[in-house]
Amino acid sequence: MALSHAILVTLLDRPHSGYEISKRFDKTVGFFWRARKQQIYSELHKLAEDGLISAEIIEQIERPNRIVYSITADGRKALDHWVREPTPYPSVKEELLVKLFSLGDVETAVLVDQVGQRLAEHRERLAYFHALMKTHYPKPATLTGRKLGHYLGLRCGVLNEESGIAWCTEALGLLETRRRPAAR
Amino acid sequence: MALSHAILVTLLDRPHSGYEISKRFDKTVGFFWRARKQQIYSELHKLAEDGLISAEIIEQIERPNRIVYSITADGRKALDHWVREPTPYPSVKEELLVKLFSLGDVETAVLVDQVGQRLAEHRERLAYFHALMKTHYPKPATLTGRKLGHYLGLRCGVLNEESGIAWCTEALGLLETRRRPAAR
DNA sequence: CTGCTCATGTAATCGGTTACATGATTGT
DNA sequence: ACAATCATGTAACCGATTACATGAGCAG
Repeated sequence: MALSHAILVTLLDRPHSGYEISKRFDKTVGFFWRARKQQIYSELHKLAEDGLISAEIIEQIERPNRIVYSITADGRKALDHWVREPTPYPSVKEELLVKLFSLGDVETAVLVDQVGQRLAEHRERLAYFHALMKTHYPKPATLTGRKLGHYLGLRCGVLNEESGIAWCTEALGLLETRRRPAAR
Repeated sequence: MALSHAILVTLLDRPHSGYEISKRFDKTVGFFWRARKQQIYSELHKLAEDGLISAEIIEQIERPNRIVYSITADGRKALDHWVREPTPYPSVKEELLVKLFSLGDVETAVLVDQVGQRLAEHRERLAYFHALMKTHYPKPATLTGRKLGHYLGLRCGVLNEESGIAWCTEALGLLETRRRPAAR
């Protein structure tokens, strides 16, 4: 019961088609709320049924027709209500840490590889976030409204990746010393 | 397809009943892999059916009987195989950041409250993690095997909470200046 | 007498993923 | 020729949550 809200929030900006929302989720919102296109389409149907969004079919020549959705007054009300509700602590599902619990029964080298792989992913994401920062938010102190919200999301991403990099580095250090117990 | 692995990893340590696993998930593993007891019980049935764990009924007087599960050789093989597979980047579901996207359409004070609440949660968790650190892992440099894995999990928790606190503090700072645009 | 701990489950539902389907246009 | 982009969906399945069920013993 929350992808619907991610969609409503996106529609605050301007009306979108399902396809556009799906594309947008691959960038901005998608970094802290991933969704498949199928789920977006089905969620849009539900939201339209509940009257939280309205649909308008845009006929196109030599292109499939688009269905553009806008948030309704009811949708805004529902969103406002949701924002005021207590926010659950994000449900964590960290496979990598579960894997580390098998240390001692699985070859350490395998775990070292896994952590190394994660480190590379963190670095890649961080670089991407930094690039977005530079092009979109050069002066964060001047931001207001929705733009500030987007900036804070990105900033959270940056801090999380940095923290992830710090952890991976530390973990690799400890694991390496275990791999060669008495090197020399 | 991963709660099963969290259970298998737990059984590496020693045999557990469903109830014990459920309790244990509330502490250690549960910080990066939460699961309801119902799900644990049904997962245990599946694992036993697949022969990855074996069940033994312990009859108890004046207490409900316990079913204690142990990991089998097949279970160890399956676990080893899973650990070697590429680890997907954790699926993020951060409602708080989605809520921040509504900045400009929802009262800023509401968002300030939400971030403040999250900050308190981060601090609480960090304090708990620090306490666990002190009592269980006073000398991390000497840890080996499974113990090291557990330590690294906790360490990841500490870093994440610290990063969360840093973000909340920054966010509150930026939000506060917006709330009173020209204080003075 | 209220609520907690021990101990295991069923049933319904919801949210999310994977696979499958269609079909024209544009770029390499 | 082949892949990618635009554009929308259905169906099957899996994983997770919520509600409901049972029942004894013990502490406040």
